[in-house]
Amino acid sequence: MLAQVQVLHRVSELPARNSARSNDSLSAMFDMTGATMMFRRDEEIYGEGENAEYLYRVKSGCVRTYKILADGRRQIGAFYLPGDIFGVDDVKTHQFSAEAVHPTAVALIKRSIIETRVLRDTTLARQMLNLTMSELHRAQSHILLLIKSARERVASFLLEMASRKHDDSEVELPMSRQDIADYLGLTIETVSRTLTQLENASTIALPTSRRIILRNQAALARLD
Amino acid sequence: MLAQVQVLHRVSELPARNSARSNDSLSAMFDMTGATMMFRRDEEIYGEGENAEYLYRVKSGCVRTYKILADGRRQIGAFYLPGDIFGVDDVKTHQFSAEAVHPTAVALIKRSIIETRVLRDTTLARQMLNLTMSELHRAQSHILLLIKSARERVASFLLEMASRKHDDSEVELPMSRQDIADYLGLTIETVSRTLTQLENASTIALPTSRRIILRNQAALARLD
DNA sequence: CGTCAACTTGATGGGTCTCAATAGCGGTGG
DNA sequence: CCACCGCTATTGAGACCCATCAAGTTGACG
Repeated sequence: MLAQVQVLHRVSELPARNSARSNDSLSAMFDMTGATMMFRRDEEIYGEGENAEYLYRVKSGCVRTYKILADGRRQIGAFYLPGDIFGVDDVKTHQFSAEAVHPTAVALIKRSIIETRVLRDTTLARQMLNLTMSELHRAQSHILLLIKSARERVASFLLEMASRKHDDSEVELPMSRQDIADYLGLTIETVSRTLTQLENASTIALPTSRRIILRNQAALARLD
Repeated sequence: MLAQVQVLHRVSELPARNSARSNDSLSAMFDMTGATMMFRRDEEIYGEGENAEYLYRVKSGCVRTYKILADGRRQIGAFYLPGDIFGVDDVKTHQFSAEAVHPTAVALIKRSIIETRVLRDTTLARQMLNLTMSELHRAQSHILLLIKSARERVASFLLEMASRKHDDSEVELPMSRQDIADYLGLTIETVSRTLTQLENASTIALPTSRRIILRNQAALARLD
């Protein structure tokens, strides 16, 4: 799946979701020893079933993890924005694949190096545990999301995206409607229709399809 | 929520799901220092928002973790059978509540003791990480479950339950239809109807409502 | 201004929920 | 032992939400 290099959105200076807890040792490792790689739009970062050799941190851009089901449906597990660490799927092999949503810079650390350090550095060990727990927490929230109605899912998604920015009153979405749909377990048509509904209700505004202004966050939270 | 003490099912000698990976140090701690507590049917083991003070292992019976949403719906996060370790919700406070499905014996260890030991025992640290990762893996599977159709969800559920027994050709369900429905994100009516469908198709047999014989596992796996 | 991809909008059907009634099962007491 | 009770599970009818299929619109780029 080739893709031309094009910088559509510069999503930067976002507070990293999973760097909320102290990631000092880990952050230091990414800054010091971490090599950087660039990925084009839709380029694969790792595939499901591959050995989990690295841990990754988004420097710029956006990453999606996903799984393709037997019938061809795709479920997106998470979106990772600048500062977020990803690749903590499982001990041995990745349970999900990872792709760049659009041109993305990623820092990598070899897991083997972390494994070695962890034996001496209990702080790092704690950070790895915290990181995994925050991923667990995220997955649990995703479960709660998937049992809600379409409107509730879309509202939750918008609030989640907004909460990961400094200015949470509007969002520049890095991902397509198809990505959103596959994350929420809906179709693109339903996502689109729901957004239109919310716009008609003056809950949001859609200057462009990717830019969403949250005009009534309380109303969104009520749906959520 | 009072409940009479009654031993309905003795589910024992099941291979513990999350003890597959080496849990030697942790197992030893449960065996040695672990106190045992009994819980009646529907009795709360811990509540959402409470401090996560202990780690638990099921000795006999069955435990469900769940969360009540704003509108009153209940989502069950997981069922834990004998040998399973639970209570690894998050660092500080529990994200879910935990209840005994029916009379249940549980072993407990104080987290503070684990925390202390982890600083010296890297094996234990690794086990805690593995435990959290296996919970993460479970949650991710649950996400994939919730985007499927009702028939697929029920089929997956039956196969999952069967795989956690020695004899995987029939299952004695410890939980009610309501529990199953809240785990699968369906209504009891849909669960019941789907089971009847599967019975009519000779895929399963239902001698009693709690006992289910898997007559055609291949067919179930095809739905899954 | 033509082309292509992404998004939106429309019409229709199906799967699951809701509401309601019936059936089964275990426990209790006459 | 059987009638009765309460709870759980099953079955039925109708409504609703979302998926599907299809057509139209918008915006980016040559």
